[in-house]
Amino acid sequence: MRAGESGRTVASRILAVLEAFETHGPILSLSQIAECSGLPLSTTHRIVNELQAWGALARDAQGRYQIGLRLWELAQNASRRLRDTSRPFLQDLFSLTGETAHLAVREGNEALYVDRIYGSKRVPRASRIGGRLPLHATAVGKVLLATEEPWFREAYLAGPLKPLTPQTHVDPAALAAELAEIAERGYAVTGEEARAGACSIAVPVNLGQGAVPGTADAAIGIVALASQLPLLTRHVPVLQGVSRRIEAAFQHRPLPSGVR
Amino acid sequence: MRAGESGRTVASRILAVLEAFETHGPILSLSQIAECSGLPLSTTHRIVNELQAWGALARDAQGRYQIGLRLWELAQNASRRLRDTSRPFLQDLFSLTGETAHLAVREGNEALYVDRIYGSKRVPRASRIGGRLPLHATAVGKVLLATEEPWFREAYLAGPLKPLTPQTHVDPAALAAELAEIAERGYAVTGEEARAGACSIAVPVNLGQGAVPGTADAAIGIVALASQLPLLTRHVPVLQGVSRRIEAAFQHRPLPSGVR
DNA sequence: GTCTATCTTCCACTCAGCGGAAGGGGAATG
DNA sequence: CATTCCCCTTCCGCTGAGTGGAAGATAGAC
Repeated sequence: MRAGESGRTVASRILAVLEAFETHGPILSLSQIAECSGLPLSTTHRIVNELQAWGALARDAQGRYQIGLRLWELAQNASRRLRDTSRPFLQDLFSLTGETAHLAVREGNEALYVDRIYGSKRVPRASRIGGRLPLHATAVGKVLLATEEPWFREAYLAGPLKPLTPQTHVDPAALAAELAEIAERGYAVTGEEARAGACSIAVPVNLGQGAVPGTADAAIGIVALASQLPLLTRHVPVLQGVSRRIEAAFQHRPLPSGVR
Repeated sequence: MRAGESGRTVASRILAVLEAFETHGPILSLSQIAECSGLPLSTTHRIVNELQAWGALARDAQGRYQIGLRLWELAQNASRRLRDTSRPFLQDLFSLTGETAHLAVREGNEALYVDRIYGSKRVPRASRIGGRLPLHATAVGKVLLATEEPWFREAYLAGPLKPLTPQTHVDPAALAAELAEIAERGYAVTGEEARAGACSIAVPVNLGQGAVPGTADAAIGIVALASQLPLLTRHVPVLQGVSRRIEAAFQHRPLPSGVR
């Protein structure tokens, strides 16, 4: 090994290459990948070629790279059970409410959207499959936060609370009170806090997989135009019914054991 | 390096670890990963720990590993544009026909399902998001094959044609005639060829991204109970209409340029 | 309490990986 | 058409990251 970048593992270099597609867009040239990942051109070249040969990356006719379908296919294994189980019920939620429906889990301090049902109706897109938004700015995030352990909640509220819009709630004391209220009544509502023009309502889903009973493993919600905000709470019974359906289906679905 | 496995790159070892989750199930112990990937335990341990730290793998409370959400999120970049563009129209297809709707692309000799819309209605699951099935056994696959270049089609038909069910068509001459017919009339129908109890109909989607004009980049289809087979062709107008909508939407959607 | 299986850590050894430099190829420009 | 520029590809002397067997730790089964 040269002394230039000593101490950096091959694995960390490979992951830095993949990370370049996280932070710098879905299609990159070799030079762009090298620049983003902080690797010399020839090192990048070697790594990228090996990833492409396997199918983790794909090269287009112009010589640019993107994430390969084999990696996409492999990665579908992540939370597949949750997505497969809940999809039909999210479909029902979408049909019954006429609004975009989504499913999110907590990943660190963010809500990660693992599924989303939407149609042709134009709504401002606040969520995106495989997208993340801060917990405090989203209805699903607030629900996940409200049902977390107190020490986590307090640590979260003690950290920086970025506003995504002028309407985002960022006062820690006010948020703490709001979360207590959410925990009591069992749902959260947001109005133009994640994105201008959109409002959302969400309820928790307890899958029984969390280490601590009572914390929600997931949350489901719907998103509508901001003008619908006064009417959102009428959807609570449907949301809670769908949540219970997902919980029941998840318990009854056998956990994959490992070897097929 | 020890002489034991000389010649094997670190990248190939990392990819072998990921491959273990492709071939041996979604949840594996450290020993299982070592066994599946053909790596010594301590080598596997080091690689797995580094993948876990980054988020490519996740370890559960029992010490078993699965694909991590960060990798899942990153991998959503693969064909995101196609999925995002077509999703609302697949939703319409689902609503209009009442049947499971899916979208597939060709990956080698298989149809890879990149999206699928389904509800609570029980249908035998012939397709799975991130799943693959041989081209000759599926309606979407037959459509993709029918619009491919002759040399590819001939090479495919010269290879092994595995039956998935007793109804799978495997005679190369009969298949060639069938594919010519599909190319002419613009849709394919299968009856219990991919899975017992299920039938399917599909049409091509031309996204204009293939290197060769006229080959379909993708196909959409619906799946129904086998008893619906005589009625499937009534859905052709809707399928073709939805296909045209997807094509139009895809052309008008700007291609991501790389750097955000 | 004992046994078994799995996971974690250590470390002497070595070759896979490194990255700068040079050359090739393609596109843009004049 | 020639030149220039930018990006990609290939090469290779050097070296430290990676190796994997062995020993110890941990947890579960009996």
